[in-house]
Amino acid sequence: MRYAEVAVLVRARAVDRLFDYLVPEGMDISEGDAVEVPFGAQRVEGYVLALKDRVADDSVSYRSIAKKLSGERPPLTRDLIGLLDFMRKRYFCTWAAAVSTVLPPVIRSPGKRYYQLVCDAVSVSEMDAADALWVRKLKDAFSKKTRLAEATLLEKGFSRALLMRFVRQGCLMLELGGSSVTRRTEMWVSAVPDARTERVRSDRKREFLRFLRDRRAPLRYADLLEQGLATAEMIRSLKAQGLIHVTAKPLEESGHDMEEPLSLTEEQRAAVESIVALMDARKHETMLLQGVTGSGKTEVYLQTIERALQKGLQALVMVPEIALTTQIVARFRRRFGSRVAVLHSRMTERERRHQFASIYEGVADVVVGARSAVFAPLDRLGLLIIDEEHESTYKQDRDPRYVAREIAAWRAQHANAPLILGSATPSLEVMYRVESGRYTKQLLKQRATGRPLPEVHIVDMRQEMKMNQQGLLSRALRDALKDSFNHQEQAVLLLNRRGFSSFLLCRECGESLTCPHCDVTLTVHRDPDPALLCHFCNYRAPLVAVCPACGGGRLRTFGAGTQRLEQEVLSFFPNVRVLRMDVDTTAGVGAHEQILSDFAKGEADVLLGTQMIAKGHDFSRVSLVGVVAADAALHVPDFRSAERTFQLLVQVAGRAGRHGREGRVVIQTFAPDHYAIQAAAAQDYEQFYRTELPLRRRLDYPPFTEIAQFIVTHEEEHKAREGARQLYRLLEASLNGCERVSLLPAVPAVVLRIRGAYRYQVVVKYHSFRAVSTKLRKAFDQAVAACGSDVSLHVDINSWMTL
DNA sequence: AGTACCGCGGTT
DNA sequence: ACCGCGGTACTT
Repeated sequence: MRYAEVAVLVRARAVDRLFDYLVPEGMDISEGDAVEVPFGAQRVEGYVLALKDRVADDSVSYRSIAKKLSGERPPLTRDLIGLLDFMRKRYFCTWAAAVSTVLPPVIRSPGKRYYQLVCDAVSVSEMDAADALWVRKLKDAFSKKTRLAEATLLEKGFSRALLMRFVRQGCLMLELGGSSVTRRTEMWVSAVPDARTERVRSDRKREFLRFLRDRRAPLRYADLLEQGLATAEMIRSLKAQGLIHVTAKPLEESGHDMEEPLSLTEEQRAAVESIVALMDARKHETMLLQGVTGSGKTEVYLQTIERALQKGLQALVMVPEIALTTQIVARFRRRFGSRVAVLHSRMTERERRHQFASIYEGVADVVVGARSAVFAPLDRLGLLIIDEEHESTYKQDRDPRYVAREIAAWRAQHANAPLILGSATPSLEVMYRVESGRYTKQLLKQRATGRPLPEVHIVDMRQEMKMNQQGLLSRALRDALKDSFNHQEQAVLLLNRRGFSSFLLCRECGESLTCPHCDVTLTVHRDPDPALLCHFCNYRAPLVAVCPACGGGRLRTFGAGTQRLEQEVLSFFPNVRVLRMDVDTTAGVGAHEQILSDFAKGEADVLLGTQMIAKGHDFSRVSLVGVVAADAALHVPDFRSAERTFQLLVQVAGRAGRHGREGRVVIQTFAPDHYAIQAAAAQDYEQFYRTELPLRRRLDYPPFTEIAQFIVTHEEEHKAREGARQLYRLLEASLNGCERVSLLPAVPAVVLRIRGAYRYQVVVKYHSFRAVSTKLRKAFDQAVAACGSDVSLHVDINSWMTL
């Protein structure tokens, strides 16, 4: 008798354990397979995590697996099964949550059903008049297409039962979620030799034919359009007339448009070699690749990946944003052709299915993607890369709230592969690990382009205010804009508002009001009563009108929108073309990319928007970057606000003057002396790190501790509050006697109410997860049991506290 | 989570 | 005897 240990996809903590099932005689089940199992009165989807010949308790009567859902290959590879266990222990999630995070729903569900007509002779004995009619209808339906979706056939009056009968009779073939793996192709155009061209009337077409014929060899369709030699319509009609051939060729076969490796600087070569040495030794190591913007980190990735592929190993590359993937993916495709699979959350189902299929089938051995790509089913991993390691997008914002770097590190360790973390401005956690010897580091100090870093100018907004300058744009920034427009160059204006909440800022001295206990900006609340609140410790202060630091009376809430900025730009420069990029203008699918590409094409003079404009895109005609309100980032109620500000400013500065004329950066701030702003202006990571680290140490914040945040949610506020207090007491009891652990009291979460439910939080800071994990888990489980089933509890281990 | 079962009070 | 509920116990 064979038994299978099955993780059942039921997301309830009450059934969060593995269940043993009998494997029926003759059913071909492997570890990692998807199965359907009887579960109580229902049938549910489950995953086989292990197979065994005996069970511990034979007093139970075991039930059998109902059927196997997966195809030839188990969807969960061996390494991913191990990862599920890690995720449960690290993030306190259920088996079901772990499985559904690792395998996205489209991969689990059978997907669209397609039919193909195999044979129209239904056995005579079973065919009656009605059947004969349906068979005729069926032939009719398949007259134009060989493959039809089930929905199409249902529309034509076929029932599912009838279709399935035809399938059983061997008349139809059912195709389940079977996206066939195809190689990426591109179109090539060539002249048909000796074709008669006298009937071609248009001069342009005749000229094009002559051109094609002179070339003899086929030409790329995309090039012809791009160079304006032909239009899509011309090619279509010439093809219809039989005068030209249009053929599809696999991308990498042509060699055309493929990019050769670039020559490396000394530093790049050293980095590549040290990574290759690790791969040769099959040794796991986490390495920080710290390089200024433009230092050519991507080339280092590409060349090390090439070496991994030569060794028959696979590579995984993570990039922070979807907006960034298009550019990076294009570059990877130019090197590795259809060996590249792309994974991110904004793909269509069909695309995603296709990408997964190409990974499972071994067609793709390089995976490029966003956070969720860290679960790519690669079983011969030789290299893992996280680009822009410090980005907050690597933190999952739903349960389980994993950190992609931790998952990647686990996979790298188990695959004996190096993990490369790339950044110009590494997170403090990573740099601290470098310093304590747990990670290694390679530096890229020179820009591969040889261009100087842009000149950064800080504008003191307090002075502007004194001179009675109202509005968002300082004189310095206006002058710089004017200069840029006069030179026919583009400008980018950043109005950072992410994680924004209202706070008080003194327009005279530039101080903002902070919590005396937490070093975090106090947030303005209007209801129930006006007050200043600390979201860390619940400290409460009255909403004051006079600045406690300088006694000035111009204490105002801080914050303005992109619309107002747009109006102001237009009032100073009425003839300038402005593109605005924010949540309002990027609502539609592809709107994001559209705005960026319009701007890149030079269809506007100014691009203004929030954070999203700071990333990635390389605008060659931008010579000026203006940061309108650097303080907005500085005063987010979060101990990482200085770090985020520094990273953001260095990043935007990198956007200016990548080509052409030397770039200029203007940063407007009420805190010109703040170390984050000073260090960013000097593009000096070391200076920032040396100032920030002692501050973190003093307040026992990461990287010296790790933060676990528990959130208790209920529609009634008192129940959420009571639940959080209960959890606090349980944690207090469980952690009793632990050293170097601090438990913060139950307080309202930063966003108190989400979708009608109140949220209260309890935060624990500790030095060693290993030392407290079982104690945290115990209290959490007790709290889950103690609270009613209508109260929900969530935990965020290694919280980044972005909310 | 989702289901079945139990025990209740109500009806025909 | 037969329903319609809410509470509860269980799932291999």
